[in-house]
Amino acid sequence: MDTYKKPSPEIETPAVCRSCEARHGGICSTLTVSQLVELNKYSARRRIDAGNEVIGQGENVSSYSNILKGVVKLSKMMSDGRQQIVGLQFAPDFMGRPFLGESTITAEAATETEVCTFPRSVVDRMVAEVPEMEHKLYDQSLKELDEARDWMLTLGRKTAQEKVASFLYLILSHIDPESDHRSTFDLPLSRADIADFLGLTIETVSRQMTKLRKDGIIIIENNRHVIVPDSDRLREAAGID
Amino acid sequence: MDTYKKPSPEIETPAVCRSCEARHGGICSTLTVSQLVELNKYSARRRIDAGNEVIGQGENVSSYSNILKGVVKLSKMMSDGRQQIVGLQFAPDFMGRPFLGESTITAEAATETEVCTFPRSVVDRMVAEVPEMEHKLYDQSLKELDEARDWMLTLGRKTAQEKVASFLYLILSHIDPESDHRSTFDLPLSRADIADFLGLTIETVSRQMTKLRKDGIIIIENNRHVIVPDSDRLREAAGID
DNA sequence: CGCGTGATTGATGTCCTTCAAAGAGGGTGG
DNA sequence: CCACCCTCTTTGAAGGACATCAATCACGCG
Repeated sequence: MDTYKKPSPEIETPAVCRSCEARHGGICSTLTVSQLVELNKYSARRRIDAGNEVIGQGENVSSYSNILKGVVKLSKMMSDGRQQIVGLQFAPDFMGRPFLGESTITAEAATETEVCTFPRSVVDRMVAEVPEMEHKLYDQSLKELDEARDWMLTLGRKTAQEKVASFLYLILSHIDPESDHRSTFDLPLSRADIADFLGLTIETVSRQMTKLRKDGIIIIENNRHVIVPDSDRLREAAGID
Repeated sequence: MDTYKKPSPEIETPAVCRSCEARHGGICSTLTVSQLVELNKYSARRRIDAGNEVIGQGENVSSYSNILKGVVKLSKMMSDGRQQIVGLQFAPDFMGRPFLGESTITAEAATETEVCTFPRSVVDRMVAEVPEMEHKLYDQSLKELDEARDWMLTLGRKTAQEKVASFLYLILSHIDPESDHRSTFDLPLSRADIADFLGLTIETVSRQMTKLRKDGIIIIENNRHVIVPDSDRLREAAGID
């Protein structure tokens, strides 16, 4: 982590960026060291408690963020209160467009979350300078589009049982990518959130969870902690393939 | 078609592009005349009958297309036959990524459709040369992401009545943008397609259509032709705002 | 301990599906 | 030109999956 070799000039990677996931897979991976230093001047780290909106009320509304830790839920609400979660963002995802667009989406921390925020203007300038950065953003939006469309199939055509299994499988594959073995994780969402994500009610989610438990597909501890003995069985229950 | 005037140098806008929607709002609007000429060398126009896949079977699978006319439906299918339409594309939308990605989406002409296809390699090269082109593509993917998420709310939280009204409103706003007045249009989708788009059955779609008709919100002629006397009432029925 | 929030479980209701049949064009061939 | 058929759509009756309403449980905290 501290390979100090200093190619030639006096600039080096900002300390906060060194262990940052975004510096690797994320947006910042497209930047040179000097660009990273520049961006870092204007960036700020923030911690967001579960249930709070990501858009800092004191902060400038027009800002972008990288998720460093935690899970953020993107949701849409109808005027009568009906709500639908339309996406989950994990580290090191980039968030930014959702806020300002015509499409009214709210971003809220599902778990305790840490983000790195930048003023919109600085990032916009860098995007103009660094084509790879826009490419990376484009790439993420395509990934999100794929995920959204996958979820449309889940929402429109799957049974409650398959929906809940699909959700568990989604979390599983984000927590523990490529797991053919026994896995264990904490759910980042409450039952109410899961219901809003799946287009169901809390009660139905609960019932389907206990059914999956009784079928031996999952083991539940403390309401939030889940063990998946065999991810293939979960996949099957989710109607995938 | 053969207006040979030659401004000053020897290049000019290809004839086929002149009246093309994509040259204006679409992807090609970012290109210079010479780039357009270059791209046009490798492009081909194709007519696709309703119900046929957009990916030409004889054509190279890895190709991009602009929609010139008609409506294309993007859909996903489960192994047991359940199907969900995850998006509709209208002229002058660009299509290209859907095919090759990991996410298995099939693109099929909903109506008689005309497309302008390009080999993937040529477009990829141009995207690398022209940052505005990538910007345009990025922009479209963000637009599609918004639409997908809007639809997730529809799929997850709206009633059958609201779903059907939402679909009609979607078509209305694509056919006749900004219409506060009486509008009339042909549905680009069959009842079966509408059902697959809304996550419903054919019968339910039919029932809700007749209900909307009996409530005076729409007038139906010949199963496909729809008249909307008051788009605000339709909006309301769709649960929008 | 009592309270509050979130989750589970049960009883009942309802919206949408499923199954079934009939109606409405549209094209073909006699 | 009309009979026939094919596909798409509509309409009806019955059933089921999920929602709603309501009570209980489980855990954490003052």
